This record gives sequence, C-alpha cells and structure tokens, in this order.
Amino acid sequence: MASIPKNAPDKGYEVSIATVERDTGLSKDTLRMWERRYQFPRPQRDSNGERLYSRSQVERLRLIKRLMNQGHRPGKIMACSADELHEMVTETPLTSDSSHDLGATLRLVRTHQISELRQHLAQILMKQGLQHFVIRTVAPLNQIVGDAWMRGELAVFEEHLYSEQIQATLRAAISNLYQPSDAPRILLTSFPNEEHRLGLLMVEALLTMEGATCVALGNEIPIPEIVQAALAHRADVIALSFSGAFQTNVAVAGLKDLRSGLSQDVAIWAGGSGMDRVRKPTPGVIVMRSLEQVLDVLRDWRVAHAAP
Amino acid sequence: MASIPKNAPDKGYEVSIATVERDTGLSKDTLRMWERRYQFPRPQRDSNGERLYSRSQVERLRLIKRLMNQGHRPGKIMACSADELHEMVTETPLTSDSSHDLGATLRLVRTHQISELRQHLAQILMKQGLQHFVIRTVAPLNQIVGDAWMRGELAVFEEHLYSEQIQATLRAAISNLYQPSDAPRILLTSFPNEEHRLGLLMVEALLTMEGATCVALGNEIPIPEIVQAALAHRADVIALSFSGAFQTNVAVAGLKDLRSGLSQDVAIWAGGSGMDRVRKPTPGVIVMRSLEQVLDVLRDWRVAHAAP
DNA sequence: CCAACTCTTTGTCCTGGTCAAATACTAAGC
DNA sequence: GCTTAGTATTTGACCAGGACAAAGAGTTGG
Repeated sequence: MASIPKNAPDKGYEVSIATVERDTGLSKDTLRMWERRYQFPRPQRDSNGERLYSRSQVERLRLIKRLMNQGHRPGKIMACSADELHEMVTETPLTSDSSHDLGATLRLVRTHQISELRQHLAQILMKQGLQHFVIRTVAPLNQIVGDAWMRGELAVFEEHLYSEQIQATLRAAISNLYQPSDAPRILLTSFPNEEHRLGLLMVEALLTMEGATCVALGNEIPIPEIVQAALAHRADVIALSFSGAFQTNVAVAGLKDLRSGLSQDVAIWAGGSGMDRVRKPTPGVIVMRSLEQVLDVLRDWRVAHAAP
Repeated sequence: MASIPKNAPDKGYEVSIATVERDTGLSKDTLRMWERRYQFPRPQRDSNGERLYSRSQVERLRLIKRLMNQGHRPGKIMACSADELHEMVTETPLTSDSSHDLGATLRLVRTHQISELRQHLAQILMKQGLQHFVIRTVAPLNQIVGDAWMRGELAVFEEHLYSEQIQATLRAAISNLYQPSDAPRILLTSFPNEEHRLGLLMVEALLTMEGATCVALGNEIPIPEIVQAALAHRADVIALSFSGAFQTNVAVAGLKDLRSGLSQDVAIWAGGSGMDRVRKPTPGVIVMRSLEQVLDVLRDWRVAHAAP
C-alpha cells in the first residue's frame, strides 16, 4: 500500500540509526548497546558498514519501548517472541464514544477525501462539543492513525494530511473561543526535538475552552528560552507536551532544569505519552496522565489560587 | 538566577554534554569532534572524566551556531575572539527597508503583547483584504522578523510566537474561505528539511482566495510520497515552498526528480527565497519569483486549461 | 559565465571500553 | 507479615579515536 521511500533495491523499508532514534526515542547508544548485549536488534549493514534497520525491527522496538513504559525491563522481554510481546501489552482501552465510528474517519483519510474528512470532523465537533471532541474523538484517532502509520498501512503523506486537517479544525475552534481573560496565564510549548503539534493543540483547546489565557509558543523551544518567555509573559503555568517517541531521560532532566530556572510560584504541567514511563514524581512538576486530567489540574490550580 | 543542578563544587553553572546538546542543538558527536579538531570547546571534567561545560562556553557555542546558520563555516569562526564573533553577527545586512507600520507590529512582538498583536493583525487583514495582507504585510514582516532574529535582536521564543500568531490569522482566513470547488487542484507541500510553514500558508491563502482547490499536505514530504499524493488526489499542480536556508542544489535536484516521477500534465510550481539563486530554468518547473507571480501563474494555468 | 574536476572541510557513524544510577534481590529486625 | 538495610545485577550514558561520504571551496578549461 505505502510506497518505497528511496532507492531501495527490493523490499526497501530500511532506515538509518538516526531515523530509528527519532522514531522510537531510543538513543543510538542504547540501540548499539542492545545489539551488543542482547543480540537484538541486529540490523543489516550498508556498503559502508552502517546499520540499516528493517521495518519489522523498528516495529518490534516500538513494542519493546511500550512494554518498558509499563514497567518491564529490556533484559527480560528482549528474548520473547513477537506473540509473547503482544500478549504482554495491556491494551489501553480507547476512551472513544461508541456513538462514533472512528474507523469511518480513518477510511476517509485513506481514500483521500479531504473535503469529506473536513466536513465529517466539523460535524462531530458540533455534535459532541469541543471537550468531548478532543478527548473522545481526536485523542483516540491519533492513536489509531499512529498505529496504522507504524504498521506501514498509512503513507507519510496520508498521516500528514490527517494532521493538517485536525490542526485546521482545532485551530478554527480555538480561534473562535479566543478572548484574553481569565487566570491562569498558561504558556504552551515543547522541548527541542519534540515536534508533535497535535498534543499541544488539544491541550490548548481544552484550556481555552475553560477560559484560561493560553500563550502558544509553538514547538521546540530551548529551556533557557522557556524561562525567558515565562518572565516576559508573566506566566502562571508552563504546560509541556511529550510524545511517546521522546527520550524519557531527556524529558526528566529537562523538567528538572526548567524547574530550577523558574520561580517557585510558576507551575509546570507535563503531559503526553512520553510521560508514561515517568514513575517517580519530579518535585514541582505536575504530570498529567490523561487529557481529562488537564481539566482537573486546572481546577485545582484555580482553587489553590482563589482570591482571598 | 538558575540554581545549581547537581554536585557542582563552587561557582556551579556547569552542565553536562547532554544539556549542551539540548540547549544548543549541536550533537554530542559534533561537540566532541570540535574539541578534537579545533580545541574548542574544552570543558572541564568531573571526577569520572565526563565533560562539564561552563556557561560562557555554552553561550559562545550558541553564537557560533547562529553564525553557522548564516553560512559561516566552523573552521573559520572557531578561532575568532568573542568580540569578532559579535561583530560578525551584527554585520548581517538588512534585506529590505522596513516601513513604519511594520515596525509597530514588530514592536508588539518584542513587548510580548499577544492579544494586541493578534488584534492588530486582524485589523490590518480586514483593512487591506487577504491578498494585500499576505503580499504587502505578512511577506515583508517575515523578512523583518527573520533579519531581527538573525542579528540576535529577537529571541527564539519571540520569533516562534510571531510565527504562531501569523499562522492563526492566516489559517482562520483560509478556513473561512474554504469551499471545495474550482480547478486547479493544487497540492501544497515542501521537501524534507524544509520546515518553514509560513510560506506555504501564504500561498495557500492566495490560491484559496482565487477559488483554487488547495490540498495542504504540510511540510517535509519525501519526493516519492509527493508523487503518490499527486496521484491519489488527482492534482493538477504541485506547489512547493523553499526558504532561503534551503540548499539550492538539493532543491534543483529534487525538482528534477519530482518532474521525472510525475505525469507531464501535472504542473510544478516552486517559490520562496530559496528559488532566488536558481538561474537556469528546470524543464517542466515554473519558478515563482514573488508572491504576486503566484496569481499570474494561476491565471496562466486557467487560460491554458480553459474548457473548450 | 558556467561546467567539470579536485582538494578540504565537516558531521555522522563505527568499535569497544568504563562507570554511576536505578532496580531487583536477600537478609535482618519489628 | 511487613518494612528496612545491604548487596548484586542491570542498564544506559558517556568516553576515545578511527573511518568515510557528503558538502563546500577552489581550479581549470570551454
């Protein structure tokens, strides 16, 4: 279904270690170390001796990462068969409204019916309201589309197209809601190398909906710059989004750095599937483990900061 | 201001190689290689022999990074004194003379008055109409903001903020115009490594305005995927945007590749400041040398394809 | 002025080693 | 049984120094 990206001889689909690092969130060092220790993954080599990972290897790596997020250790699971791995994953139940068939939406993406897709999304949004739309429709859709993409069932351009349409829909909704008003002032952004935009947009939609004042800084801002921005905008909260492919240690280290750079009365909220693996709480950082929790955390903040 | 993260002995402020990588965008490999080749940066070592970079080293690295983005090469600038480096940054020539109105807009960015900025932009849009807004306001503003950023007069987060606000304004305008209707069907995208979004959005605004059917694929689509997408969407035109930072030869090679992959009755339009340096026309590729020209090219297409 | 060629520069990848921190395991004490 | 302290193992991040392809600069000839 999907085409071959480059000048691949036959079955293609082979990618460099840098690509695997970006797509799985496993560092090059870790990938090489695993190969040394566990004999997996053992990628092919190109004419220059450089690693070429196959699609199935990347897929397995993703699965392993997911299991590690659930607390498993690499040494144990590395030896398991593909079937065993699949059994171990505790499927995250999609919190979707059964009233809407997400598969139908996915089908529109695959058949490239953009205007229909756009209209379909607008319709669901109207029917469910923004909050439900974000939580019950967009979030599980992202999951489905992401899965399909990593299985190679979706082409890059199809995934991008989906992302663009969701962006258009959410941004239109946010734009309509916009009125600079209530506390808290929330700065939305992500760390360098975190390019995923939809997570931030979803949160922005939810928070704007609740009347918070959102300042969207866009993605990939270096930490010292975030600190600067927090001062410049007199932010009450910094909200950060981490995708599943973000390196956990980098995220945690970054959060610590950010915390130590900010005044204590600026809150830090971190969310996204990149936070799944973080078990030990970082002092002064609130981890939001689901989109619903965003609303709880906002409520808590308002209670704590209610004018006396 | 920032507190000392870890077991720093006295004056602290020393950071690990991972932190430097994150905050400067220079990879660990590159940092170590520079140390080997140019004897800079030469960080301290902790008890375990691991690098500890000082604040001033990180600052200098940032400066070097900026100069490299302007086309300087590391080998040359690495030997310069701090003063020389600063001179080089400020020497960046202005590419256009800024009119007064635009200065006011820039001032809003610098003083972080987002709601005022947003309102200001909306106002100009209403006053000028979308076409003039894009051509006379957004395009020169991009230029000015880009220049200011190059000179280090604008922080990263300020530049991102500007970009977000323009995006919001343009996307809202496009969204309001949307009606899937007329020919040609135009696919908007960019090659891999071309991340600049505003150029594409501006073109999308102009084309949508004129009643063309735009399919925004987003940035950074591999060439074979563009071909696939063209087929899937039965595109009449592929429109591509290249920023000034994009490698000219890569762009030209890519355009040739794309041309040879597409049926001859699909047009290719290429624009953006990355095309300025391209002299020789590529057969079957129309280069648009200004935003105004986008409209001409569209008109030409329609004339050529008028139904008999 | 441009095209083809060579030489130099530069960043990414490689191997294989080391070690601190995190985690699991075990034994002792309440 | 349940916590606590101490020990063993696992794990990922870092290190040095080598190799090479791709990008860029310089050169020559049409």
